[in-house]
Amino acid sequence: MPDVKHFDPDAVLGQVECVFWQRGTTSVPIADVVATTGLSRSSLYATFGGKHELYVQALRRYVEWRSQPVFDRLAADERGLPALADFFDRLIQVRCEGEHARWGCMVSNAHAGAEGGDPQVRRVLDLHQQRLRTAMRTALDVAGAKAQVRAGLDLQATAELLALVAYGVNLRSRAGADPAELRASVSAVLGCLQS
Amino acid sequence: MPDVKHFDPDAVLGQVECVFWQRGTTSVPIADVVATTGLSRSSLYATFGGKHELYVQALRRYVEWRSQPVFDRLAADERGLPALADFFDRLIQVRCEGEHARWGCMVSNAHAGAEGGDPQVRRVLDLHQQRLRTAMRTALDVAGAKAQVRAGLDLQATAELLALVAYGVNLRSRAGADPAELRASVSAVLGCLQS
DNA sequence: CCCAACTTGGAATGACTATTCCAAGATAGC
DNA sequence: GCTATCTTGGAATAGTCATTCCAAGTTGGG
Repeated sequence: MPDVKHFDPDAVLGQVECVFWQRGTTSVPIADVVATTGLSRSSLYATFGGKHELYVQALRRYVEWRSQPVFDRLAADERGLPALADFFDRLIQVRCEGEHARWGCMVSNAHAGAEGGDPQVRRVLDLHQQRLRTAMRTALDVAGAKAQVRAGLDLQATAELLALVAYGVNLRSRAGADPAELRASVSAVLGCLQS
Repeated sequence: MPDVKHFDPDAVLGQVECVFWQRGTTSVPIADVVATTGLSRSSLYATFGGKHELYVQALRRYVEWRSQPVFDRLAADERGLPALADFFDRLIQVRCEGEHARWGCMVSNAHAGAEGGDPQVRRVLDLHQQRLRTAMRTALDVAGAKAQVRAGLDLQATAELLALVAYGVNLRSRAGADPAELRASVSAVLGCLQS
C-alpha cells in the first residue's frame, strides 16, 4: 500500500549531476539543488541521503553516463590513430562549446577540489582513470597492429600520457582555453606518435 | 608615531598560501587561517582584507615564488631536451613526496574549483599558463637548435602540449598517482619528440 | 470507500561562517 | 615619560548552511 514516488529519481540525479559538475560541491547550497530539481528538501534527503551522498551518486552517474560511453566508443573504434584523434576532437568540442561549455570534466574537477579527500570519491576517480587509460591502450594497440605508430613505443606509458593530456584539456578548457590551441596540442602529440 | 606591525606580512602570506594550496579556499574557514598564522582576525583583515582578497594574494605569491623560479630555471637551462626531462622529474618529485606531497599545484587546483570564476583569479591563471608555455617554448627552441627534436615539429603547439601534460601531472598527483607511472608518461612524450 | 503507508512542503533547528567593532595594549617621536 | 596612533585580542553580529521534523496531502490495495 505504499505511495509511489512522484518524480523520477534518475532524472533528478541527472539535474543534480549538472549542478555539481558546473559549480562543484562546496559552492552549491542544498537550496540551489532544491530549486533546480523542483522537489523539496524532504524528498531529496529521503531519496538520496545527505548532500555528500548526493554528490557521490551524481559523480558516479557522470562516470557511467557521460564518460563510459565515450570510452566505449574509443575502445570499439577500429581505426587506431584516427580513433584517438576523433576522441580528442569531440572532447575539445564538448568542453569548449554547447550546453556544457567551460564546465570542464566533473571527474577532473573533483581531483582538484576538497572532494578528492573522501575515500568514496577517490575510488570513483581511480575507476575513471583506469577506464580512460584502458580505452586509450586499446586504441593504441590497434594503432600498433596497423603499424600506424613508431615501433618500440611503450604503449602503456603512452596510454597514460594521453590520459594526462585529456586531463589537461579538461582543466584548461574550464579556464577558457582556445579550442584551436588545444587541438594543435593534441595534433602535436598524435603526430609525434605516428610512424 | 605609528605603531609598527608585530609580524612579517610576507611570512604570514606564505603560511596562508600553504593552507589554501593544500585545502582550497571554500573548505578553509577563516578561523583555520587565524590558527595557522597565529595572529588575530583583526590583524588579518586589516592587513590583507577579506578572505577572497587573501586568497588572491596567496595565489599570486604562489605563482611568483613557487612557479616562476621553476620556469626561470627551465628557460635558462641550455641543455634543451634534458632540461625538459629535468623539469618534469623535479615536478613529479615535488608533487609526490616531501612537504607538499599530494597537494597538487595551487594554480591547477584553482582551475577546477569555484575560484576560477573570479576575474582576478582568472587573470592569475592565464598569466601562469602563458609563462609556463613560454618557458617550455624556450627550452624547445634550444632543443630545436641542437637538432635534438624531430624536424618539422610545431614548437608552439608542442610547448602547449607539454604544459597540458604538466597540468595532468598536477591533477593526478593529487589523487595519489604513482610517480613511476607519471615518469613513464613523461618519458613517452619526450621520447616521441626526439629526433 | 476506507485506511495504512508513504510522500510532500515548509517551517524550525542548531551549527558554522565571514566580517565588524571596541576596549586594551604597544609603539615611536617629542 | 607622555601622547597620538596604530595594532591586537576577543567578543558580538548577521547571515548562511545542512539537516530534521511534523502536519497535511496522496496513493493504492482491501
